[in-house]
Amino acid sequence: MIRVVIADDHPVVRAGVRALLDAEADIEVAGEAATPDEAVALSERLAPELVLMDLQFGDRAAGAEATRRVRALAAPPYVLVLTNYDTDGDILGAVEAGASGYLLKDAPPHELLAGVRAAAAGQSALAPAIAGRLLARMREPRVTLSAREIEVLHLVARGASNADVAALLHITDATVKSHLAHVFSKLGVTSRTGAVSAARALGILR
Amino acid sequence: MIRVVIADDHPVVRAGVRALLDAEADIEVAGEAATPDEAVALSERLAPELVLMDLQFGDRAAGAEATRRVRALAAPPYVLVLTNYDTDGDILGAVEAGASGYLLKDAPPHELLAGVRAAAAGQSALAPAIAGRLLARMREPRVTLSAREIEVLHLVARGASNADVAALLHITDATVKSHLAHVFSKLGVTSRTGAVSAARALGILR
DNA sequence: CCTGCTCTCCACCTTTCGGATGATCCGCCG
DNA sequence: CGGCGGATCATCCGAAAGGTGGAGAGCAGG
Repeated sequence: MIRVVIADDHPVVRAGVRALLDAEADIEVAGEAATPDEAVALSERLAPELVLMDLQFGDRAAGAEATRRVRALAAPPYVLVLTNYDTDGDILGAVEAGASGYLLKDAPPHELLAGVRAAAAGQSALAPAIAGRLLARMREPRVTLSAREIEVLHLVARGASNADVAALLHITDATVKSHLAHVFSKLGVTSRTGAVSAARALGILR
Repeated sequence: MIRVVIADDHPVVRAGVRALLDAEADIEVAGEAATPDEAVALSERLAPELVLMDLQFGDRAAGAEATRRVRALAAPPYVLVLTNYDTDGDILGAVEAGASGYLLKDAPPHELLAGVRAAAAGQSALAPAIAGRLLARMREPRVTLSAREIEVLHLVARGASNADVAALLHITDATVKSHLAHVFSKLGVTSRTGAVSAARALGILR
């Protein structure tokens, strides 16, 4: 029997996952969490084999952090990320946080069930759509921005000037310009708005 | 007995809504549609009282168009929009397309059920969060950009420089700056990236 | 009619940004 | 260890963007 905790802020989604899992003889839904904190608490108390974790809670991406905390428990359950969309960066973030797999909510039920069983067995469970995307990434000369560069770009996308960014990050504007120059070079653009647009298209920003 | 068709591309969401509705004595799920076309076809064939319609299918917002087509049927069922997020513009688009209400997927189940019953009775069903947002819109002196201003802003959002925009629209860059200056003033920002960000938040751009 | 409003267009001046170059410090890896 | 990449900063300069002001066209309303 695979005991599962569902962590998602959407009641509708929780009900859906529960309905799908309850229909299986070898899977039992041990509990539901509507917030990241609840997810961690439930995981500790119920000690399930697996946590199905959404990445977006409310409008924030707190799922990765919750995944990290769940995996840091004394008896860490496997974590299977179940989310709406695949903004490239999120996938890596989730895997880095200790997720065993990454499924999309628009996946057919049999994929979801296969993913749950694979993850509970300690195997990796990547949705075909995700796996394909990761491969496509590997193949192409990948555009990788450093954490700091993305941080700067995020603020720029919100409309911050170089001086604003410098103040917020406690660095000089010269450094901000340096970071942006690198970003421009990597993305093949020449302006901040162009960089934001390109980053959005690549899934680096949302 | 309220007969309902569920239109959503996520199997998990369909299962969730079905589970919630099946538990009610006075509501029956007549069918499920995974695509906009399917939703229209099912609505015509099954003639339900109500269609629960998602706005996003795949990565496109085809729900509004589907709503329009459903409402154009010979015996048009009411349409209740059930979506993830509330990008201001979408709400108006959906209502304009003939939706009777607008619910969020993170709404508690009782709100969903109340919405279904209200919509099936021909009443308006707006989630409190949505209603509040609409009211806030009414109250505030609404930000309206002229067609030309939006045109300029669109190009800017794609990363175009003032000179690029000027060339594309066959005007001088001085004029582009003037349009942007008006946009800045209306949106209360001081930079082009800020304007793009603000416009996106207001649903003017996507 | 003509006042007032919006939209569109433009010129001039100031500030900011982007591009180039170079430098220091640090951690990682072969 | 020596090299490499990331993060930090500096300076200089030309090119863009932003701020201010104004002019003409079209239209609603008194």
